[in-house]
Amino acid sequence: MKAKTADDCCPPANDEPDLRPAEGREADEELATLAKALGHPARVQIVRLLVRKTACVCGDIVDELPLAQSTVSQHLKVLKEAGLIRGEVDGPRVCYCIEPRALRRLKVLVAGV
Amino acid sequence: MKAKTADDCCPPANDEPDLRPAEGREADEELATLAKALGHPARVQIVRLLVRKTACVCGDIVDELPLAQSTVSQHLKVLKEAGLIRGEVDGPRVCYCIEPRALRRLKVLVAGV
DNA sequence: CGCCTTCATCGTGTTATTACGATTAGTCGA
DNA sequence: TCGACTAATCGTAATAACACGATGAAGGCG
Repeated sequence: MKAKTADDCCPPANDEPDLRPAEGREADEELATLAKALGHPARVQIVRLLVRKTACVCGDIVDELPLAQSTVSQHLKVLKEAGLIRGEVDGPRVCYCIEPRALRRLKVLVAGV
Repeated sequence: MKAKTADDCCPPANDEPDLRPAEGREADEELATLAKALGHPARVQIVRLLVRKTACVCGDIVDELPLAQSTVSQHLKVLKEAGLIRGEVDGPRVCYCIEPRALRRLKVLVAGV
């Protein structure tokens, strides 16, 4: 069995520029989706946590938040569905990390408002 | 009676730097609040509209959106409560414009994630 | 094999969001 | 003063968000 490392789940900093437009109806919906995902303090905290640790943290995210495990799991799901984070199964635990592309996209969209 | 102009309601581009911290629990909540306000396509559209028109647009925002007047009014309220826009009564109509300070704050917070 | 750990999912209750039409409260012009 | 116009608010309904405990699935260890 191969040992899993951060590289197994954290994308290696894709530097390709994003060609999608920064405005228009589609950009509006994209921005709304991403902003909505960030629209809760717990999720902001989670994203920050995952950004800080350049390697990906696992479910000890739960220990960092004053919320029940199931609630944290739900927030992680919201972030994942918005494309902001990714979760990779690693044995009995799950390794989460940010999706740098999506975060960058969010920054571009917000900056472009 | 003095004639109202854009300057009556649109703040004149306050350039003072924002001294509040860009992270921490308070920043998280602030970011969450602002992001949540932007977390709907209609509100993204409204904000963009108000940014485009450097002068402030009035309730013809309603004409730009495929929504009922009452619904738009509600979205405006959400944005106002988040501090992102301001509304000044000008005769029988209301003049809305962005709060540049808040928008700048949002950009700083997002960029700082 | 059983057991423990880790995490997702389910079920539930509460509250918030979204949308609409109808109503109300101003302001202006005739 | 009387309408016309603008925009907020109310009432209502449907859906979504949030949080929790309980349950379930999947992997590793003794």
